[in-house]
Amino acid sequence: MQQFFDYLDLFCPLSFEGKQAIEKASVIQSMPKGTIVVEEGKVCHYLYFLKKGAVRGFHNLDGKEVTYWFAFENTFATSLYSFISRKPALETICFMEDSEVVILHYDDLQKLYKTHPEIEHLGRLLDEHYYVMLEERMFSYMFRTAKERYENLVKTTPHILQRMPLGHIASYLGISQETLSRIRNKS
Amino acid sequence: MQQFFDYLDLFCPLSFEGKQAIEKASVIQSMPKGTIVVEEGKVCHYLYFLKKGAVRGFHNLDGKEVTYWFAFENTFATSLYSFISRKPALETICFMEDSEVVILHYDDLQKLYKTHPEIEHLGRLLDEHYYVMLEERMFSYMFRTAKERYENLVKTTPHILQRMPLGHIASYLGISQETLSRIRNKS
DNA sequence: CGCCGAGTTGAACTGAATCAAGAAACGTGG
DNA sequence: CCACGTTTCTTGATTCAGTTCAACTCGGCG
Repeated sequence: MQQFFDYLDLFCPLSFEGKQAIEKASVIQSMPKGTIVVEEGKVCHYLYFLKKGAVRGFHNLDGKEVTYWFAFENTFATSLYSFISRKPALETICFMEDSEVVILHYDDLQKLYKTHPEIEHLGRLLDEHYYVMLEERMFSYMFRTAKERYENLVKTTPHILQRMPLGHIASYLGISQETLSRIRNKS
Repeated sequence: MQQFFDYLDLFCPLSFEGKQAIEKASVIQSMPKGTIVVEEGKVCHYLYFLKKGAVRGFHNLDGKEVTYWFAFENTFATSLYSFISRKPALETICFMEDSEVVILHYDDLQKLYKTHPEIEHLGRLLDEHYYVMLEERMFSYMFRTAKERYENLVKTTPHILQRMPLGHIASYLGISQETLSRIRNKS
């Protein structure tokens, strides 16, 4: 649990009571490789903090799985879109390695927001953090070529290359596996 | 000012004191057509609520202006990315019609957050609302064709077609003006 | 040893960009 | 109210990046 709080402290240090309240509301759980926690089309009720492991979110497009995002240790791995909006998730979330997570239910989080202003403050900062990351992605998707996005990925998140198969990375970048293979082998 | 509060009330009704505090911190201003309020590469310090008018955010890509988003009456029109993160804005924001806005400075908003938990609550809800909208756009950009995106635009925000030239709409959809012209003339 | 998944490579095809020219709409001043 | 220039939109021809399909290579593993 300390690992989770360390992450939260990066955004805003919580009081002891705040942490206690969060701890009381959450559960630690193991997720074997292959576990599916969120299904496209269903509302996502849980926030998952990834203590260990790797996760992939993908969308089913005409029978093909297109990767929407990846997540690794020390981030949230949930369909934030569905969790926030209470609308059906746009993607399926699947664990790619044996993993460990901290789980928090939507209703419990709302209660925490009501009773602890400092947690609502933290929630706002987290929302903003994830907003900023999403906008950076949106921007790179609109204004950068697939090659530039690949080079950026190599530079900023090289661990993805080690831990995910090329096909998943290609669809994440918005290109076919063949094109990505060509990009990397002859820059 | 009432118009602004009506918008905020959609997210969460504020107390009289809360509204008073916001009113005290904000300014109403006219923006003639052509006014540029945020410049790409500079940090955006203000939140603009659009009472009336229309706005365009665009990014300079190799000398070409590529539209990133549009905004009309009764929404915020700012580089939320820059405002939140304090990083340089990715886009320039330009008024497309004579407009009226409510302006709120970043520092004043932070003060309001500190002194009024209800405003922080509202801020979280607004952040989440804009996150959800951004994710819907990201999703449609990744998984829908330009034609589908155009049809969706016709269905959900037809006023854009009336109030913005085709070239801007095309680059917003991620295609050339010629292609959009062909799409609409022979579906 | 042979199978299987992952990655590479080649060739043909295609959707969209670009380039270029023309038509239509609009606003301004004479 | 018309003539003019500017901006906006359409249409056609060409080109090109990236997809698709298919075959092949490589490394691990029963």
